[in-house]
Amino acid sequence: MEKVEKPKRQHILESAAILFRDKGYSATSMRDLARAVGLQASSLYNHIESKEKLLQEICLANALKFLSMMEKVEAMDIPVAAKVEQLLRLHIRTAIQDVTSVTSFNDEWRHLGEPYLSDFKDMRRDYEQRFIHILRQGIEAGEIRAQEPQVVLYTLFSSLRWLYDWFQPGRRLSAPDVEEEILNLLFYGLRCSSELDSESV
Amino acid sequence: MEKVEKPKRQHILESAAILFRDKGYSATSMRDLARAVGLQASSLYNHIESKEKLLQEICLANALKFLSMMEKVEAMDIPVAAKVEQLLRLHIRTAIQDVTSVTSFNDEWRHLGEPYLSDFKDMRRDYEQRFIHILRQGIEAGEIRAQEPQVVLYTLFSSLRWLYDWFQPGRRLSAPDVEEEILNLLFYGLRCSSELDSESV
DNA sequence: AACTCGCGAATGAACGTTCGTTTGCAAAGA
DNA sequence: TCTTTGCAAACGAACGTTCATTCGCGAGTT
Repeated sequence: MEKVEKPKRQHILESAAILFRDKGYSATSMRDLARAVGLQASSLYNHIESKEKLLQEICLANALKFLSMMEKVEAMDIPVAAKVEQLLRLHIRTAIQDVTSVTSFNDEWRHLGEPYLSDFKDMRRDYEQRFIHILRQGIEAGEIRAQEPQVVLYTLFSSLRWLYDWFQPGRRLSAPDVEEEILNLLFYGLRCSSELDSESV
Repeated sequence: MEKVEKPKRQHILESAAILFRDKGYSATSMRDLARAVGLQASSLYNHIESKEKLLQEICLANALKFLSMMEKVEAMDIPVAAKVEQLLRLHIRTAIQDVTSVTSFNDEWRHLGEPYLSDFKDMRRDYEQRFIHILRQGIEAGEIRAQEPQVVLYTLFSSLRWLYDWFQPGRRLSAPDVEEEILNLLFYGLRCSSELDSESV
């Protein structure tokens, strides 16, 4: 009798994140979630407090995760462009590996109730401002081409939003392949320059 | 006494598109919609057939719109890179001007019922394949830098997804400004090249 | 001028269903 | 024994939608 079973609460949280991603928070019923974890809807409440609490937990955990990623990158002693690259790589990997991340970060946080909605927005704004700060440093240092950091920021963020519902491990392309391809596109753009180099970021 | 009042059915459709964008299809109730147009929920049904019919109409109209845009661009006698540029410009303008476009194109189409869901997916796939065809031509012609057209395609599409809930006309940046900035980023990338040119796409 | 007929548009009440959640109770584990 | 976990049943609320009715108005008839 191994005691390897993962805590049921965690199982519920992960199933919820998947459903929220696939159908959206509002279109996911507690009975859907119960079926996904192999219980009756009423039994869920032995482990969780409410549907919205699930969303709160998912959103909060990921907001904290992104902020801690930011903290690590800020502390690195590398050129600014390399910091941007690091952040983008972390975004890509998170989107590929962690189902819950994009669920909350992109779409479903708007269904949060009111104290939590404002809290989440604040944390998100904080993250964005620190990202913009880095971009601005890069522009001043002549490492990054952009007049409007905010436009660049949102374009970068959004450009990864297809990953979470497109990428699946068994695919033709491996995760590192996709990562390189995206970075190549974001850093060097669509247009071929006069000399035809295209490899390596 | 001007006879300028717009047909009520159109008013309902537009209000629905805004609500679907802001709250999502599932989280938007017919009573929400009724309040938005100044009616009782029951009165809506004098003008429309069902909630889902609203979504169907919005999604279909926009799928057709994007396909007709594609047709026009395909017929142009210009370099491939310029075709990509045209398509991106059209995407950007549509996202900025037309509320309903992104609503359906990005997110809410998944709530369509079954005959319509497959129809929409087919049209979307058609559009994507034709876009990828153009990208591939560009790669062969040496005008476009990319190994994986599909990765590029989704990155390009997604990169515009912030526009629809960010851009509002009274903003610091005008629509053409934003358009140029995004195109500049997508075509030439983040990284500054050795010589510092940054203007004009 | 009065009457009425048809009709589009709006309404409040109600329908059946599904929602998130609570309750009472039984079985299992400590 | 006490706590945890599960389930069936039930709860009130909200959902999309239907229904019978009413109101206002232009056309047709006297």
